[in-house]
Amino acid sequence: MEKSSVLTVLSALAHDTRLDVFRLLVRAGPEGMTAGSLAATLDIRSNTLSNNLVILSAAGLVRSAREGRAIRYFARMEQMRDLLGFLMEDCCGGQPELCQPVLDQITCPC
Amino acid sequence: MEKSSVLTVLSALAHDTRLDVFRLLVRAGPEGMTAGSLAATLDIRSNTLSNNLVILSAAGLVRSAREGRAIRYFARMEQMRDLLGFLMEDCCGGQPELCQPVLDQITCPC
DNA sequence: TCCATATTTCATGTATAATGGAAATGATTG
DNA sequence: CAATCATTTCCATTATACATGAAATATGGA
Repeated sequence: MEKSSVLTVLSALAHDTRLDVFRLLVRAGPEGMTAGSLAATLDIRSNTLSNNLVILSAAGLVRSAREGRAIRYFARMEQMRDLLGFLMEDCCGGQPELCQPVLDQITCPC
Repeated sequence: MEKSSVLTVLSALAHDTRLDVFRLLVRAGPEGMTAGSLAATLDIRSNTLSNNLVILSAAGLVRSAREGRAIRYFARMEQMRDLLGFLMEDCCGGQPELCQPVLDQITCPC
């Protein structure tokens, strides 16, 4: 993962509402949630949520699929996994072999 | 880990220079680096670095120890581990037992 | 004590991001 | 095709974060 992508992902998550949205989608799992139910659950205006969903999408943290009139959002766990990989890499004074086996385990069945 | 702490940590890392500083300290391992060598390595002014070190310290991502005239900084891997734990928790539609064994592996010998 | 070195603190101008009202788009229903 | 619902886009205001110059603090050495 490139550093610029990492910064985009971290900036996207470093926001009160967006962190809530992302975690809600993580909890929702493969079912995801529509923009409307996200807004209702978190009690935020639709346009504010929309702006934040754009930012999460641009960061690759969520994906969306139209479903009739609504649009359903899903967390992209791969992106999270790649972020964790970047943050942990080259750990421990240039001896990645100490951490690599651990990083290899960071996968999620989602 | 509390959500407010998570936001503080993410905000601290979501910054070009601070991400460089943190990763440099991660690579440096237990030896750490002085503020001066960090500034020289990254080619940034001392007061700019200092401001950023304050932010990283407040987020619990680094710790420091005076060493003569210099001050030596170290990455706090525990904080990173806790962050990862928070981001992954309650994964997969409220079935944490799917991810918990994975999270339990996220430890670093640093 | 006086000076040099290392780092931090303060104050400030500027750039960037966040919110929310209003309007626009896209999709379904009658 | 009009009406309605879900969501997004546009825009203006406000708030926040950033880098920097200058000054202050702390340590070690002459």
